[in-house]
Amino acid sequence: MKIATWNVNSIRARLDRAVAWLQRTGPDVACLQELKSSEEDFPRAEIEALGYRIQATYQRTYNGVAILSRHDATAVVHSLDDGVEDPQARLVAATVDGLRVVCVYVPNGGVVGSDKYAYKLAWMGRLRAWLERHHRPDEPLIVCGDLNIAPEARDVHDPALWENESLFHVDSRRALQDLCAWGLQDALRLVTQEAGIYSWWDYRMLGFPKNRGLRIDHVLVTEPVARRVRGVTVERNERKGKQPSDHAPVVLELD
DNA sequence: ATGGTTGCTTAGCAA
Repeated sequence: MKIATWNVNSIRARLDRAVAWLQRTGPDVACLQELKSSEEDFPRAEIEALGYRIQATYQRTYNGVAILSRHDATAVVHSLDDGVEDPQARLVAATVDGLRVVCVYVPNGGVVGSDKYAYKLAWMGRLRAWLERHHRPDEPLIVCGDLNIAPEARDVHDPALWENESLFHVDSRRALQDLCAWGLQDALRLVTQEAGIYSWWDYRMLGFPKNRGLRIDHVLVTEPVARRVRGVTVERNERKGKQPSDHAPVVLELD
């Protein structure tokens, strides 16, 4: 079973590449972030034609996340469900083939110390509280998506340059550690200890050609899923060519 | 530190 996550940076701008990617990689479940599309403008027919069902939460211009699945998705939820007034579409969850899949787009955080940064840290806390309310770490569950946090120095091309940025700041990293402390493991680290594996490269400053990347897209798994992990791949080649997203897909293979 | 690129929406914001 293949479960993939990819920040597409606009589903309409990326439709041709997304269709080719779905056909080539063929995930059973694909979690997409940054759809940047209203429900009316979402290319539903093109994706359904490939054999995928679509569960999504939409927002015009910003955010938006989807779970595409070859099989039925049940118990679909579209928000953190905590009474906080929050119009940002950043979470969709569904159960597919007995696996609870939580697709998230964690806030970027802007500048450390800003209102956006406070929102990012609060959102991470809300996500952990949501897991505590609705799930247990002994369930087969994965949280995947654009977490907008690099866990460790080996996940950042130049850690000193990034330690004061929201993607690698100590408080972001602590928030990710707190989330994982609920009972989630970084699937990639179950299969490799290699440094320099990145999933995002800034469009600016020749970020990709110079390999100035960060690993901020993750698949986090509970113990019952960890036991089934066969492999985790970052599809770096998807960052190449014409009109790429600034993120590469991450693909989890389960027994 | 600055400047650099892409996408959405229409000059400026978000990433």
